[in-house]
Amino acid sequence: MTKTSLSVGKVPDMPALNDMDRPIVRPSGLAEEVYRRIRADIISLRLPPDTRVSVDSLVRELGVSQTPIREALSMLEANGLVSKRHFAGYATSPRMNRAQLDDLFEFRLLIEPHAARKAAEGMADNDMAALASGESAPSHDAFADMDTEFHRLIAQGAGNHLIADSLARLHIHVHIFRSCFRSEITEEAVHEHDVIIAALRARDGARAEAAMRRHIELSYGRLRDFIKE
Amino acid sequence: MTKTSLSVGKVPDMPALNDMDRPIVRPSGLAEEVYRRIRADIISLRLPPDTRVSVDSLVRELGVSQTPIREALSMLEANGLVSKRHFAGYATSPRMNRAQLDDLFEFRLLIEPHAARKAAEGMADNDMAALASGESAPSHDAFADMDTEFHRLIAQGAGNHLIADSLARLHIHVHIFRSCFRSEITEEAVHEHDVIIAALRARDGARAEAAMRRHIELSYGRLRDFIKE
DNA sequence: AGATCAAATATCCTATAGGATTGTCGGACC
DNA sequence: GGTCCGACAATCCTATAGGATATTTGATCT
Repeated sequence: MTKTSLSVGKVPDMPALNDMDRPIVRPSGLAEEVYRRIRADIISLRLPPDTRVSVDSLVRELGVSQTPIREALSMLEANGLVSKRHFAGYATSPRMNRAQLDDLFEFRLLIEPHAARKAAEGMADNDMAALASGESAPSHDAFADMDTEFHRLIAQGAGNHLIADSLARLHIHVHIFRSCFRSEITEEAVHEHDVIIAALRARDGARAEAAMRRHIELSYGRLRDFIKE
Repeated sequence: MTKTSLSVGKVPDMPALNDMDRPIVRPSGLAEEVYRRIRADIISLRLPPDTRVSVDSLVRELGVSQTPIREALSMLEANGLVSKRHFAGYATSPRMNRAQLDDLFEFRLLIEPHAARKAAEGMADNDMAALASGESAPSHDAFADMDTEFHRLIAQGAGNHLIADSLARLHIHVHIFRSCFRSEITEEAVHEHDVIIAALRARDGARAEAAMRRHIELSYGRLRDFIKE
């Protein structure tokens, strides 16, 4: 076994074309790398909800020491993706129940329509151009990524870091919930996205806000059916 | 030492006086203890903004190992109270600038009036009774604690964990900002609190929402004056 | 057969030492 | 006086050993 595990990736013969994009190369630590790796595993359901995540197994799997893994798990715990029990190890958070789903969408309804209004009024043109409805999504995962990017761009367009960060955190949980049930309803969502995009392109704040509110309400109705309790 | 495992449970002669208060004794780890200690130091400005916080000094000061301190700092970083730079150590977050203050109060205006409305409609009676306006606050710190508790009770009364957690996180930053300037304006805030309490006691959701919105807007005006830029 | 208790395993938590990297400070040089 | 360079210090990352605790398993008893 060579030390090829978790290669940093800073290849020196990288074509220095767009060095202006990231003028400083900060390795930014192994902890963040591990954090993103574990978070990706949770999002992709490679680590299903309510699954034990031991430090030792991650040490063996990733080939790094305990310290960055513990830091990564602590950050994940602060973001609600894993939970720790004393002397019992970490475990991925259990799947959302009905009450948590209600809370999450109540919260989204408070934030995201307002974000859409502000994005319509002040969003940058290049971000506006990057908006894609997800119509050409070939697979479930591809649509999920596009949906995440869609909402992320709007949240960023609102120009408020707290709004963007909060919504990013929440969308992870929405994504996990949706993946748990292999929800296949994409056609309606694509159409709702298009309505929002049209309002944004027209710089019509009120219409964007209403379209986003309707999209979230309909999305809630689609997801709620998966929970009986 | 001979008896490696001395009868795990069933100790009948344990004084079972107040075992109802804490049926399960979970030490819950040193990391959380350290976390609360450092957070308290940041809130009380014993660690002013933009101050280096090294792991070694905390090891010497608190007398615990590096591991729980690193975990605590990672959690604090996820909550935005400290920031880490690779190979340069941790430091408390710098004081909020104008843009961050604007973002924070825009966010509060989205959440907290709605929380006040829901609290008026569904708040528990004993929580309602615990509301105090802060009129009898003897000192600046005492009023700050009462203010935190006031907003925490209302956020909890909304019955949405995401709302309560988000507002708790934000109020920490408001508290730090206010403490930085030794803001002395308490009389107006006390009166605004009383208006909110009256609406809550009357179970008048619309009035509570309006009163909370006005309180936040006025509070923003008071704090904004401290920043020129 | 089902339940209860004790031993065994796996894991976390702590502590210490050492290597690797970065930021900083002081002095030399133009 | 301003700028560049090297040594120092601080910090992070890794590795290992040992103690403490929760979970699991298996045997015994009713």
